[in-house]
Amino acid sequence: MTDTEWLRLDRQICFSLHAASRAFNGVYRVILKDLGLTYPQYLVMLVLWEQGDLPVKALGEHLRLDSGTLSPLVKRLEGIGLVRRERSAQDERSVRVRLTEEGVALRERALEVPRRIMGATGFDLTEIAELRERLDRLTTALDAAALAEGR
Amino acid sequence: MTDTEWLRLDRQICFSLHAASRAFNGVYRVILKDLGLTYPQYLVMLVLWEQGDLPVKALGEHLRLDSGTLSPLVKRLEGIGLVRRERSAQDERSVRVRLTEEGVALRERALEVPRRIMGATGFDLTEIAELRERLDRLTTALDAAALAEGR
DNA sequence: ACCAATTTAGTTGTGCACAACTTAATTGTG
DNA sequence: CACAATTAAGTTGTGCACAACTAAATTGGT
Repeated sequence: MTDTEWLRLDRQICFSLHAASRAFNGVYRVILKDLGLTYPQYLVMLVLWEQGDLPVKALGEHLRLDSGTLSPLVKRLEGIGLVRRERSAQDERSVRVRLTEEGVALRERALEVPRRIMGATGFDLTEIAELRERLDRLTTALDAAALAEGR
Repeated sequence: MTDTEWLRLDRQICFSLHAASRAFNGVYRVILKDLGLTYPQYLVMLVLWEQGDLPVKALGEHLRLDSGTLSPLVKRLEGIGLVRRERSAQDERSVRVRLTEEGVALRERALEVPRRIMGATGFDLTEIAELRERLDRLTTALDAAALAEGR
């Protein structure tokens, strides 16, 4: 394989992944507009609906996001009335993110989202599972490599 | 499948894709730091190395990015001396992005990037090709769906 | 030839990701 | 106990993505 071919291959891979990520984001953007949520905000709400109230720290561990991303995002969710932030009494450093009535209620309207997404992908459950398995394997390898490369 | 299970599945898929995208970005960030490029800037350079000088419009078509993203990005590339922007004489609306000497020279140093990325993924060429095929299929389906959903 | 529609870049504003930093509270060790 | 190290959250600054818009040049229809 020539150098030129390697670069072409890299362009193809980069582009495919970049484009897929943005396309996914685009479909969620359209579908989530009804709920008034962005894609990352929806991710946070999914975790809260599933896990219940959590400190910002725990939320970050579930989503692999740091406070630099989460702090303003959670403030926006508070701004639209879906959550409240409450500083812990036991540990004054910690801030618990609590779903409001509206936040809990929004879950009902979110129930249709997964089915619409599945329809949009045109993939069946098996293909989704395979893709997910491959992506997770990729992520694990990449995270390890980023560490090894000395992030 | 219950509603709860659907939401959990959606969280898993969203998370996998989101995480993979960010992990990929992270590895490229580390590897591209030596070249002084961000991941999207590297994508632009890859296209220019492959296709030669292009108007901003054509660049956007190759990368599916609009001028809102490309204009400032190309200006930054110009700022670090890798490209020059030249307004076309035939069509004064169009701006051609031209590689400078330094821009051309950087290609030599970029040749090692693809191999390092391949190493980081731990995937072989076949797996990469399969993943790419699947991602492209996904992107096509998602773009069509975003249109249908009325983007 | 004229003018409305289109096209190409660019600008503005919002939100996310992340690095680097700050602040305040807690923990651990001598 | 005292104080250095750690931890949680937040802030600041840079860059990207995208929607909505503007400005200027070109095209096309009449």
